[in-house]
Amino acid sequence: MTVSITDVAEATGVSASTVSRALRGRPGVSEEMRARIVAAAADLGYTASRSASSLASGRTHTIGVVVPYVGRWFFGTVLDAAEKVFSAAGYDVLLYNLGSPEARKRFFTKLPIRKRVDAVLSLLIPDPEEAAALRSLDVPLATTVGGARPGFTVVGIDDRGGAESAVRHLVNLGHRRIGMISGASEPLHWTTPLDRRQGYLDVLADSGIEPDPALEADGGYTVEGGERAMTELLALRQPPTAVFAQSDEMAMGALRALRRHRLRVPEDVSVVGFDDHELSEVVGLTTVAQPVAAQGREAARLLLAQLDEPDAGPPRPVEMPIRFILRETTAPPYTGRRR
Amino acid sequence: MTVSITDVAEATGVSASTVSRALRGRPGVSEEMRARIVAAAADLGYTASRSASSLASGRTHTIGVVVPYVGRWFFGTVLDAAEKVFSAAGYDVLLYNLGSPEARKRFFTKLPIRKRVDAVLSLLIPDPEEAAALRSLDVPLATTVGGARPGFTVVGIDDRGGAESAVRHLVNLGHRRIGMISGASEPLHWTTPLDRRQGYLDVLADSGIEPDPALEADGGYTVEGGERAMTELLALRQPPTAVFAQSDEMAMGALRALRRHRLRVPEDVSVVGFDDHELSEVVGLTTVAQPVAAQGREAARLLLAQLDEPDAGPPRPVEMPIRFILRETTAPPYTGRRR
DNA sequence: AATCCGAACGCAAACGCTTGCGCAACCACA
DNA sequence: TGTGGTTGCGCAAGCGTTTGCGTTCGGATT
Repeated sequence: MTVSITDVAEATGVSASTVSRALRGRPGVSEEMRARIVAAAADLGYTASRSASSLASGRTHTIGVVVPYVGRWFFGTVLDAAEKVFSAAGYDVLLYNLGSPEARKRFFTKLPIRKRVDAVLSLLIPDPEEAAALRSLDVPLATTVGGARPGFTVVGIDDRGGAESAVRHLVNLGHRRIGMISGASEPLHWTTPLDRRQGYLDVLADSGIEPDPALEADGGYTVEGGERAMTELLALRQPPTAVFAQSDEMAMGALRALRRHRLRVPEDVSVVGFDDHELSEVVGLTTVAQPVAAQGREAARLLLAQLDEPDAGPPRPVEMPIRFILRETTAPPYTGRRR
Repeated sequence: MTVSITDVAEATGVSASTVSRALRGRPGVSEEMRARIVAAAADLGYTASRSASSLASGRTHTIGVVVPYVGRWFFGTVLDAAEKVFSAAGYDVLLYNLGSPEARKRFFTKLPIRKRVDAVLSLLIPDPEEAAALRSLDVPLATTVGGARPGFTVVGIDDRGGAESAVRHLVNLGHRRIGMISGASEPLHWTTPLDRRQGYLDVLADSGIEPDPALEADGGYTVEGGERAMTELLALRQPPTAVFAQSDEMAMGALRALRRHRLRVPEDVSVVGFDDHELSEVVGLTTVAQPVAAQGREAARLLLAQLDEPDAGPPRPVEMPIRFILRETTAPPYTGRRR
């Protein structure tokens, strides 16, 4: 058997209660005794059993993080940053990867997280029913993705404004026929695609450009989807001279499609993305950057703050800064060839 | 208060023991009674407290996964795949992101994982001391990265062979002056860089090419590092006509450096990577693919197998297939210009 | 009709910690 | 010397499960 609290109690000649208090820095233990206990614990290689301690105290010192796809850059980056904050504060992280509908359903019906976590960071938007399930856990909740639900602390960005700056850039370059590669809101319940689309429409309206539904293609927020969407747009009788992709991944897919069609970027077609993916700089993609890791950190911090001050009330939404990054995939429209 | 096992016991008019047995499918409960209990549990929305159950049973139904950088594509992908296997089997995943030395040290000294997990999947190579700490947990251990330690089930690939196929491809195209962008083994204790380097040297030897130390540059397995390394190589009096990057990320950095130098790929310089990063297809990078997700899945499966059959002994190392993928960044050397 | 047996269930003791409360011992002050 | 207030520690009752063992009971066996 491994060493338990009574072992170090006996080794020090005190009671288990005193050991518990000493090791967790609670008052009621003399400094001298504390030192002896700490030494004995280190000596024996004692670590408190989390199961036992959380059973007794009700606190788990664990944060649940639920993610749609850990493998995707955005979520991986947020998770990375958040985990660092949590573990630095002494919290463990329980990860739930809910990509598939089955996994998701399993999670929300069984709710394996119940009584296992002190707080939850959700990187997916729960539907109303799922949100209720999470709230029933009765722990602080936070999210970093658009489409907040009541009860969630939200850290996000101005998606609409970001989209506006991207599209306005294209307009300023002289483009009038501007396509958009977007993604559906529905399966994920997020509002990001809607907000970014709104930004796109805003700028068109401002600029007196009639929006053309044919110029909107669904890229599903993946590289392949972006490639398909761009291919569709290129098949139009009047293809766009510039494209705003709602994510860098889709933008990269678009770049690939353009290469396949032997079209030059930005000479023949301009492309602007959104997110500032880690590889966007590599391909020289013009985009609007959002501080992904910072959002994860901030959300984690807010969660911890709520744990420290349970009655301080939920923090107000935080909006992180974004910024437009000009790189090499945008230029004025090529007027010499197409009409 | 939330509903506990005694609540459903009372609701059904039986003892807590029977509820426990019924819900976990243990024998000693009539089918009729089991059905009633299950119904009552579902009705009340009962979920067993993991803390209590693992305290009582000693099994945690939790797997610890330790990762150097969750945000990086390789690790994120392995984690993603492994988590799916674990959660499908009813296990939770405790994530430890040990990128920084402090986090790493904190983890291995405090070993917060002790008594909290039934098994550990390590995506980083522990040094001998750390490996001993993990073994002291007395649970099955597995890893998917080169540089195995005794006691670990390992799932990996033939790094040396993979590197050989990449470099041989360059040789076959006619290249004689072949650079390599590698990474240090030391901070991470992994053998991947060493193995891939050996493959590189093997082919050079086979082909009667004298290896030139000046042609090896350190890219630290990051995009920026790859860019720096390529820049170094280009500064040589006699730059290479082709480059083997030990990872796709470094290869992409190299591509970026080449673009900056207004050199065309593959006309002026050929580049081949390793890993088949999700975006490699987008940039048309020739590379050698390894089944990253599959390795995560396989490692997870082996771990679960060991939990089911504790005395079956540790599984033998598994080597997953790799394959060379020809895309658009390699071509015969351009003989017309440089000498 | 006496016996045996297995199935179905309850009892109660863990599991390893936390924490409210009680109780000495000690200090300072009057 | 007595009173009141700290300080430092032990007692013991939980926390919500699991599980070995004991009990009950209906039915099969002689």
